[in-house]
Amino acid sequence: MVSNIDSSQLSERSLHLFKSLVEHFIEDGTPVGSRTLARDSKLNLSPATIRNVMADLEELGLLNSPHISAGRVPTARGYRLFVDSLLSVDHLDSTEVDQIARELAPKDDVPALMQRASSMLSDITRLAGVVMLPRPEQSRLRQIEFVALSARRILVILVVNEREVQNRIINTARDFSPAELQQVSNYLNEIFAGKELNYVRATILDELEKMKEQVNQSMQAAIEMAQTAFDAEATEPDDDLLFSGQTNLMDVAELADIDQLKKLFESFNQKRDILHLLEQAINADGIQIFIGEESGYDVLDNYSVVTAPYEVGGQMLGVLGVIGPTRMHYERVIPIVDITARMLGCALNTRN
Amino acid sequence: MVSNIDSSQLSERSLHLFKSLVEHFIEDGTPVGSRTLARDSKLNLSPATIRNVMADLEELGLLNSPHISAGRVPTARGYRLFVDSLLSVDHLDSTEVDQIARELAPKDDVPALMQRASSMLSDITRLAGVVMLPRPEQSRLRQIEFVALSARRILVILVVNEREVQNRIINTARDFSPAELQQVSNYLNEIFAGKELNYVRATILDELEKMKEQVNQSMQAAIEMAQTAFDAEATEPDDDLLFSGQTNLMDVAELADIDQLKKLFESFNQKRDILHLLEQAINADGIQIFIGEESGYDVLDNYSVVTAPYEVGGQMLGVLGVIGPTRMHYERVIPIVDITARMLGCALNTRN
DNA sequence: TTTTGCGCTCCCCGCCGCGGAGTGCTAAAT
DNA sequence: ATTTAGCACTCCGCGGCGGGGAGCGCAAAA
Repeated sequence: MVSNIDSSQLSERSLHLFKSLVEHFIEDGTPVGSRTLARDSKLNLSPATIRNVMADLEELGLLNSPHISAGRVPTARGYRLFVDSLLSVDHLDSTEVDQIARELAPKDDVPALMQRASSMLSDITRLAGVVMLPRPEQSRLRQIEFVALSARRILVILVVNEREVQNRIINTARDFSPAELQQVSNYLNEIFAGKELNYVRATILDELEKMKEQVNQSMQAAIEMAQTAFDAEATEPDDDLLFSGQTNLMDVAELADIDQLKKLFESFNQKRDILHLLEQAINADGIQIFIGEESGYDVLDNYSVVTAPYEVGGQMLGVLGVIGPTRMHYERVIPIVDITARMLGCALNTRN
Repeated sequence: MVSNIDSSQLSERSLHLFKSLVEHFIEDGTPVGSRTLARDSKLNLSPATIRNVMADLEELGLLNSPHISAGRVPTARGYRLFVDSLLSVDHLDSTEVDQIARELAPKDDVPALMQRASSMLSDITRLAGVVMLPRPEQSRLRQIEFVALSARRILVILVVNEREVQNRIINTARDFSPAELQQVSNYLNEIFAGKELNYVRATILDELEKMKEQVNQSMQAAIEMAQTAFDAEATEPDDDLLFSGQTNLMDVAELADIDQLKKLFESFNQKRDILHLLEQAINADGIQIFIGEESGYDVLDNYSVVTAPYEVGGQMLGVLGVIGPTRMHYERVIPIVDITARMLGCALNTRN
């Protein structure tokens, strides 16, 4: 990969002009030419001079022109320089901050909160929002309950991480009485409560061995049952990505080619690519931005993704962000994503 | 509303020609002219004759032409006549039936099954699929459990209808010990298990009155708690519509106007309109079709919705269907929707 | 009643020409 | 050594034009 441009490699003037150009382009999406730039940037320079500068910038791969006699447009690398070194981030006015805070008031369970975070992101940016839910590996079992549906069909309820509930139905090999179930759940709660789910899964097999030597049938059954329950759980780590506001992307002018948009929507549905991308962002300490082709996923060409991890008590839980055209108002989107991540962390923190 | 055309009002020949025309149009989407129709329909008629017939059909509101010298295109009313009286429904070949059966194998919980039904519909028709979940009013409480998260935060778990689980978190006015919770849930299960949720909600207030006169504090608390729980439940009957395959609509040629498509997608998100529409279909005994403007919702102009209610044990539970352009292959879509509804009913039946 | 013939309409497509915006290069100016 | 002015050139977008094609309606013939 070709190395990115560092702002120190360019003259003050070039940078200033480049910044104006990008800002101008972000504003109205048409390639910007030397004449306009001469007018816009307060430096008193003639178009000809600016043409020279632009030619240099093009050579560096920061700009290019759609065709020979059009204005210039930033490349992905250009945007990269822009957001890394030139961007002056907006200061959000307090009404917006209030709005975010209000939406993220911790009034209900985790999935609903996440959902609200996502749709708030999309509403406020008029782009697509996404929230990655806490990775299940980091979740601790709080409590396990069994409810008999019929003699051999049992509903297993896992309370995880204080606020989340997972449930699945398992079929057992033999009948269980309610009393027996009570006994089993007591036993399991005793040995597994507070442990990480991963640990639980890993330990179950050991326990099973130990049990084989004991006589206590009922305990053995408990372990077997738990194994079934957690197995089922492992196979369904699927709905950990919440999108919203996809339709906002439909009236972004430059995304008019419906095929590309379709591919993007499909990758939203399959989740895989986006998930991989967000996982890369989870360890960044703050905002991370993927611009156009940088992401490595070609559905995301022409799109940028602005992400921030959210954490509670110093532990990274997940990532949230916004997906939009490369030509987006980074100066607004970045602080919004940033503050949303912080506030989501708070919301998750206040009630545990 | 103008009355629909009855097939008996038209000559055999007109009907035959009309049918050919619609079939032809459904096949390739271009307005069909007299020349083509003369060739296609095996009647040995000259284009001129056919032009006369077409003029009549246009006068009846079954056809119209985009402009004076183009071929003809069916109107919503035309499609209505077509599907009501002229359509020869495909016989699904057994591999397709097998596929549907396999997808709907009742291997997991209700929401997942519904989700699979929806995406199967969209995959197999290459259109958008939708499933309306059983209306919560028709659900019976099986069991209620409380899990203490902290002294005043309690997780309420409702097991409904043998296979569904709902859970919500409530905050209580005073502390409850686990033993107390156990007592409360025993009591509530005793009086409410097997009752309809609506009934439960309605009865709670009465019980509350009765309790006021009693001394048993704990029971009174139980009722109050239940009230909170069910109130919360009542306010969130929201995710009862499952869509899939929306992106399939993006490469249907005639839906190229992105604005219209956007409006449709938005109405998918808001669910309200589609929900109303499907509710109209729940009491139809079998396939029901809404063609274009017929539906009354203008987001659905140019779209048709093919629905079927699904039932188990003679009781209508919900509705499923397919959304696509008015120009769709009804002869295929109809039997698919039909059989899916039946099989979903079976799947829901086999395990209760 | 059906067909033939004819004039007409309208779309689609390629073509042309033009104005506008913007470029690169060279030569002059600072 | 920069910066500017001048100039020729490129390319897009747009409107107008014209011909071919598909299709229509109508009137008169079969």
